[in-house]
Amino acid sequence: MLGPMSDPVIPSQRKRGRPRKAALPNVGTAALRRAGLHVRAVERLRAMIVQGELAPGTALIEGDLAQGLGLSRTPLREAVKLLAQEGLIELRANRSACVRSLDAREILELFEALAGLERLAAELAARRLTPAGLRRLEELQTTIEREHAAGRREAYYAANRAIHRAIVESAENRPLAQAHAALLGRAEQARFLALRLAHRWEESLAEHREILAALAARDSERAGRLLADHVAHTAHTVTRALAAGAPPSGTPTGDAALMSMP
Amino acid sequence: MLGPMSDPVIPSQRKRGRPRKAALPNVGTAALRRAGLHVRAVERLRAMIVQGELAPGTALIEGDLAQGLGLSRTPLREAVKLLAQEGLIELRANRSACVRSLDAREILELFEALAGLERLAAELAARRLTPAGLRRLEELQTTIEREHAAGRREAYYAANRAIHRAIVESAENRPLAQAHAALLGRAEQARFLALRLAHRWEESLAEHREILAALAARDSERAGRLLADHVAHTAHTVTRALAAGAPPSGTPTGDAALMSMP
DNA sequence: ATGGCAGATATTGTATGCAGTTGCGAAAAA
DNA sequence: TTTTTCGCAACTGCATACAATATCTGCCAT
Repeated sequence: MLGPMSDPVIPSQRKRGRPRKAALPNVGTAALRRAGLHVRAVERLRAMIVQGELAPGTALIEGDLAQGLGLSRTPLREAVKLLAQEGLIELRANRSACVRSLDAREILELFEALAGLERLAAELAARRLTPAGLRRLEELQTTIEREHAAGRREAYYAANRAIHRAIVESAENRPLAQAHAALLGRAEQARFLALRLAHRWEESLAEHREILAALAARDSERAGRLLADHVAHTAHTVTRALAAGAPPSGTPTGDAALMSMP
Repeated sequence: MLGPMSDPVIPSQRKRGRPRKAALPNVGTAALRRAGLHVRAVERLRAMIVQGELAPGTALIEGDLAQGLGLSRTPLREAVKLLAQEGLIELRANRSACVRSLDAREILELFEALAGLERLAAELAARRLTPAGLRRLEELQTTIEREHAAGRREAYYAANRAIHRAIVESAENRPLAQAHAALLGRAEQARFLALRLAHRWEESLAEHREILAALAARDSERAGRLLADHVAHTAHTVTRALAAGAPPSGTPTGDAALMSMP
């Protein structure tokens, strides 16, 4: 097993009460270095799932996964349950958990919810955005356009994620931001699946500019509507791309079929 | 410790490989009887926190809690982390987790987000509600009015919860419903704190009737707005009640101070 | 040949043990 | 009496051990 796993850190399990210092030389993103192992596992697994390294339908064998990540089953199980709550993993009682597969219906629902949340966030942000916040959004937009011009796909998507997140943060509402973050993981997974097929870069950039203009003008209603439309467009692109390269997906799609994309 | 714990089920730990059948005679809600222990722990703990049995600020000692619930620390830890993701519990590295305390700001944010989600849900529901679904909502409203007339507070709140949930479910959007459920836990906690002080029963009933009318008329925009306003009213009532019976709560409120209510 | 059953194996669910860290209290110094 | 420091007890975090359950394989009966 352990098929699509790219980085089998520490393949052999440490045996007993032995030095665990410097065990994972270079793991996660940044400051979560000294956070509990289960947090690192969550980050790592989420990245692997979202980026398709663990394809939808893949069974997650606790023992193998734990060994692959260089930790024991205890923190791994905690991570798996957290990701299940986030909707990235499906828990099956007394059976291996597995990466949830995305069918067209779920993707539509996901983006519909996301659009609603971002609309709400934009409306609030239009009222609460500080001049500094607005400047930051404009900087991010500049970054996006620069990366787009340079054709750097990964950086483009990262910046895109960042500006959406920044808008939501500008709403100054923690619970809203958390709900948004929870959905975003799954949406990113869907977007990643469709990523190679459809880009829509130019339209997306233009829409962003309009949204920023509405925010700057404090036009709450318009900012909300524009952002919701923007997300909806993305959803259409993603579902169309998936429909083109995958089974009709009226059925739950069962397994890794969705991954069979050029 | 274990202060406010009311029901120390199975006080003594089972020793080893012994019959665990019929261990917890009547635990949770319903069909989660045969689900993993951590699921039961989540349900149990959530109920205890929401209903104030575990006051905000209370330290959650894993060993004691596990013993109190009749299980070991492993599934308990999983439950605690799940509830932390839900925002009911605050995790402190290498220290006991504790029940998160609610300050006025957070309560406002919470209900603001909730209002936004329910508005979205109502708009979708107005478009998708089936005749059967509408009938069900009307039945729930009848139940609420009956319980109100009978003065049965608990039943009233349960039915109230049910109709809000039902509206959200009528939107036919799973991710949205999940996000809503996650926020609802904390909101219920806040409402419970203020419960004894302010009721607002009549206004609430009238608002419900208007919402149902808008849904029946398929007036998506109006249904959304009414529901959002309804939630906002509840938020005002809750925060006003808390402000009256608790410290100004400009500061994080530190501990169980909020519980000091008549 | 095919269907179903029995043993064997693999994998989850739960409990327990052990090491590291934190906080608290007691004792000593000012 | 007040303050500082050291030591101890408690608790968390992680790993592992053990029990329960599901899956798989091959054999036997039809």
